[in-house]
Amino acid sequence: MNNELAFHYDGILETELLKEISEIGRIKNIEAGEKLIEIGNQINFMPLLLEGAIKIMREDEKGEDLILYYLERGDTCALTLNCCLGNAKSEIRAIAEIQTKVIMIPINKMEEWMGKYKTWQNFILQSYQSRMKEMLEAIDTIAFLNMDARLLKHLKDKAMVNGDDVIRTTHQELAMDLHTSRVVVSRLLKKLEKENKIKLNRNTIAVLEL
DNA sequence: ACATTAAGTGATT
DNA sequence: AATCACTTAATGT
Repeated sequence: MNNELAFHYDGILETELLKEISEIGRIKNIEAGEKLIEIGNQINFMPLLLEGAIKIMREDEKGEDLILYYLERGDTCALTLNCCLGNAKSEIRAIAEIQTKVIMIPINKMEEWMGKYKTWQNFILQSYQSRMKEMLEAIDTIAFLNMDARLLKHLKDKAMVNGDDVIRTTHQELAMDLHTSRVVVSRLLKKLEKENKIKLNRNTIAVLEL
């Protein structure tokens, strides 16, 4: 049986099920920046996160990105579940934020397990619920928060999933995540620095208030 | 030393 | 908050 799987999901999923997962699931290592799911893709597998973090993005008509949320260890993508059950195509894009390890489960199995294992049912329902909550949070930040609060939240999220309060990125990349322009990001970052919330350097941003 | 890329800034809409 | 136009600073060759 796979050690990491047992370690992260012991107590959540029953032993029998964990055994089945490690037999059937295929371990996949994803490099930082590598695309896992593209918009319009047919979803045949459901990823279960063992290690790392995945950025879930939505795209507008012009092909411009907007981050929805991060997926971390122990998470699975509710939108993937949605696609699987309805046999629909992906509405989102998933990109590995850092070096990530997932276990891929064929969708026919996840249906079978729904009836077979109570813990699986709970797990799916719970992750559905927590993804929904994060989606609402994302909506809130877009609709009700001004750009500087959005930016700060994103920096904190990024620091969290990377497990480091020093973020290696450019203003341009942040602008793309938040769907704004680089100039705006630069100005807001400057403001946040003056408020002693962050520390700026070329290619790195240190988040002071976590 | 030069070119390239990242970041800072004023002015305009 | 977006865009333009320009400057300044850091980094690579």
